[in-house]
Amino acid sequence: MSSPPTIEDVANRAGVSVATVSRALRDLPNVAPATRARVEAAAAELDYRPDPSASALASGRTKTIAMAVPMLDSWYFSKVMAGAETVLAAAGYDLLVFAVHNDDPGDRLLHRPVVRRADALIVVDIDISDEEAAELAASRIEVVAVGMKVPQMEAVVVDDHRVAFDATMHLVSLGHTRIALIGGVGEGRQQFSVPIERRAGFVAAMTAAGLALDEALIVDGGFSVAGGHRAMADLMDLTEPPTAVFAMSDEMAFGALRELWDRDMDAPADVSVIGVDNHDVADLVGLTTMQQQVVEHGAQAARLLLRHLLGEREGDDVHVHTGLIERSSTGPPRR
Amino acid sequence: MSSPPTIEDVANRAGVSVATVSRALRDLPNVAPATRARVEAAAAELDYRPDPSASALASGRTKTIAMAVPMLDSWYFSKVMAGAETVLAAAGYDLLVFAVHNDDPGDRLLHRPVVRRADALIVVDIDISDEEAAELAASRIEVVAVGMKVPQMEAVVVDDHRVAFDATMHLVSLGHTRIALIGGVGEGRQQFSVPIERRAGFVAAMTAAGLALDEALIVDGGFSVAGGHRAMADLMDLTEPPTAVFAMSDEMAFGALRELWDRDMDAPADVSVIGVDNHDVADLVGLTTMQQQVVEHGAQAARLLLRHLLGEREGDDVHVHTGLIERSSTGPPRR
DNA sequence: TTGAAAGCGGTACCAG
DNA sequence: CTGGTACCGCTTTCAA
Repeated sequence: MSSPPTIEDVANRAGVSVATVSRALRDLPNVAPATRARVEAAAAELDYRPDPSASALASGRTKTIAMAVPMLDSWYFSKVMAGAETVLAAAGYDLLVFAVHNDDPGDRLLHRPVVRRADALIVVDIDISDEEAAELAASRIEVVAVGMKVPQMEAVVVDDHRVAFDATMHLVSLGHTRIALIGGVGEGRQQFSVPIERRAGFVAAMTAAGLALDEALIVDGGFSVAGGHRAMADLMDLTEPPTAVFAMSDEMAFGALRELWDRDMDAPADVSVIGVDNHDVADLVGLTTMQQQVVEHGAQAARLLLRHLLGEREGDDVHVHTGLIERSSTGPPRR
Repeated sequence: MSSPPTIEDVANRAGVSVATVSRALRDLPNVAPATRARVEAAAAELDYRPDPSASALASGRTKTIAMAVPMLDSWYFSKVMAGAETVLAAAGYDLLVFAVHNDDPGDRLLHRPVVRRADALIVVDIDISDEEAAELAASRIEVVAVGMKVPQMEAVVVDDHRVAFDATMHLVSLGHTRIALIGGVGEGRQQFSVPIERRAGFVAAMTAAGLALDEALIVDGGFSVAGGHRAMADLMDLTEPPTAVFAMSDEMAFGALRELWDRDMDAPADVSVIGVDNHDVADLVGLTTMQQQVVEHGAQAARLLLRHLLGEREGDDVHVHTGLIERSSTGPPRR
């Protein structure tokens, strides 16, 4: 139960100074091969590992990345986290995660101790004001965004407009003309650009197809299964229900399917349903969807960040791709 | 772009020593109310926040908790993480998450820098050898386990034997006699106690019901949707397929349901299916399941840990409960 | 109640 | 190529 060995213990054992140990163990140049070997041997014998706090204090770098998400227990965010963690761990960085719930204007990210513990920050679908963006840009913290564009901040971006356009066009190409949109608005500090862009893409597709836009067919599903369920119920209660539905997320699409089943209806026989994400369960329920390589979102963000940390600021966003996966929930309208 | 204010800046501004600032800001006793107010004002004006690395180095406490899971992007683990994060954040602790993949025997948790950054560790379904458990117990790191029992380590435990017993008994009570088990073994360093206990519970229930145990009806589903799918296919290919299936997880149950649908069969008309977890999608597909309050698993672990960190070592495991949620995937056997 | 000062365990600059 | 040493910013005795 003796306290862990310090750099000084290693220095004594190897018969060199702490400065040399520090250099040798970090693979810095200007260390004689023989010396390096001796130091490494001593460190190994003592089972020495540097204290991260001491090293952080002295160097100003923590080798830690913080990640802010609206919530930890959602399919999308856990995938993004996993993607980032894999890349970061390989590079020797640890991942600190935290949820940003409210939109208390006094709650700046930079004020959180957790951010101070990190060299960089990945923000995922968090609403960031222009002032806060400027604050972050001026800080020592590197920041990368996932899923939204923030001024002066590099990002892993999805072309949400196009995703929605393509999804809607898929329904159009099957012959649908009465197409509904189940969308949503983010909650709390969640970012609004995703629903806004997707709605715009939907509208653009309808317009391009020369179809009428019926506001009654645009409903809110809150980006949850339950919300999609309710939204679909409202749609089916209309005098003239839609023959196809584009849900902005697979979760909402699941809810929509559920409502159909509750009514002893089926997709695509009664209504076609398409979602976005390619959620793990989409395959199970046969949901047609716009696939997103969600794990890659996180991995790319991490790579971008590591590049920044190495001083390579190229200022290029990473664009991730999507594609249609046709399953059994979409088909031509009846008759 | 000036560097952030230090404790000394605050001390100067308040006209006191850094020692006093340190005490005042941490609400330690022996600080005159007037002094404390002055210090707080100065700190607020300067927008001062202590450097976590410095404070960690000086105090030996990091106010950070590490959490080890087999993987980050799985439904169960993200729920546990979320539960823990909520509790920890409220207590001023940050959460470091990392995935433990392989079972390289040289890969001790204690050797990871990430663990050194933390005051405590939550391990979830990780296989820990007795030696490693002893190492951890002797270290300065507090450890709490979730989902498995490790010698000398407090834990949030599920009575897996009983979960399986109850699930199986549900099928028995519906009149089934030919009941299959879709189980699995953990991968890599994942812990084996869950499948072992659940299998034992299944066997106990079958025995208690006076039913024959057919080894051909015990198959591996690898705790994944795909594995459950395959496992169910094997079962249905038997000369005498089961009339009911207990899957050790909802994911595997989803796969089983999928296989039934692929064969144009249905639950419970052709085969009853019950799972474990109450996965978010279980409701959607009407899966009967043994509910687990997964978020609570994480929250309880965090509370246990916080109690330890406050020096209250009571040595009592937390037992979390489960319960049957009957949906439409189980029913009496046909005829 | 307050202050002075000795660390905590590294890093990095400057000499040699 | 190596060593000495001044910090990094905060905590924590010990005295006053």
